[in-house]
Amino acid sequence: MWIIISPDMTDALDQIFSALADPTRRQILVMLLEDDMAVTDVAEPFEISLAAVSKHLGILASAKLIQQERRGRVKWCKLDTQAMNIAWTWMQGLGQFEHIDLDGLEAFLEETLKKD
Amino acid sequence: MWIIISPDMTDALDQIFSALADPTRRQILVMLLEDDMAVTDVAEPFEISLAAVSKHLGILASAKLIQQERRGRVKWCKLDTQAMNIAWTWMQGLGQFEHIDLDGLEAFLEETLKKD
DNA sequence: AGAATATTCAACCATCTGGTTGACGATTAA
DNA sequence: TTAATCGTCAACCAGATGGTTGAATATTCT
Repeated sequence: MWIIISPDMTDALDQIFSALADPTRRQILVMLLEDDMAVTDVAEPFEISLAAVSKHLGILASAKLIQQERRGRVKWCKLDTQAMNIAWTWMQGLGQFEHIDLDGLEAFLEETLKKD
Repeated sequence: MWIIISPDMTDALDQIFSALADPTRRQILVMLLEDDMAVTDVAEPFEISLAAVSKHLGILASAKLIQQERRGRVKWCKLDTQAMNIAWTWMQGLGQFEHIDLDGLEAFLEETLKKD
């Protein structure tokens, strides 16, 4: 699969990373890994209002992290991997990652968990 | 492929992704790819104040995307790959629709972290 | 047609963010 | 010792963000 990266990805990366910066939105993405969902179903496990979840979905869609398609009165949400690939590609340029660094991850978690 | 979804990681991912969401901070990271730099030198190509750059560096350091070390009156900044690895790993899990062994990973981490 | 369901819109609010400036402490150089 | 350099701190400001509520718009069900 080819990923076309324009010379100026700044705006896209702004949107993608700030979309990913919110834990509710990250959780939504994980939920959508399982299956496509309607807005109401996405909102179900959260304790915030439906309107708030609708806004989150709008932000994810505008960052192209999800796609939304209306069928009847239901709006279906599904993952869109394009934006994730753009961000991932950018990050690869910074770190030359070739594999998942579990040692690094462990060290990070250890340090983070100490702070409790 | 593993994806990491642990309550302990939420704060870390919040910090990492919101640090990456700002174009100035992303540019700083790219600059540090070349070489370690002093705060003043990091600030040089930007048109914002030194104090603003200093704040950006603080945010990057608190997200563990950079390390800062003071030598004399100069504070040296260098990339830290730990946080980048965390974010990259999390994203990789979302970009690919493969089996997710969450329980296995948590068990692995728990066991590994106990060993000290 | 009338009622229920799915989702968004609009207005509003508190808090966070990225920026500024000026003063300040610490370190090095003259 | 005095002056210059490096960086942070504190107070402040405008605009963005994430949340709320109530009304509005479509669509489907009875």
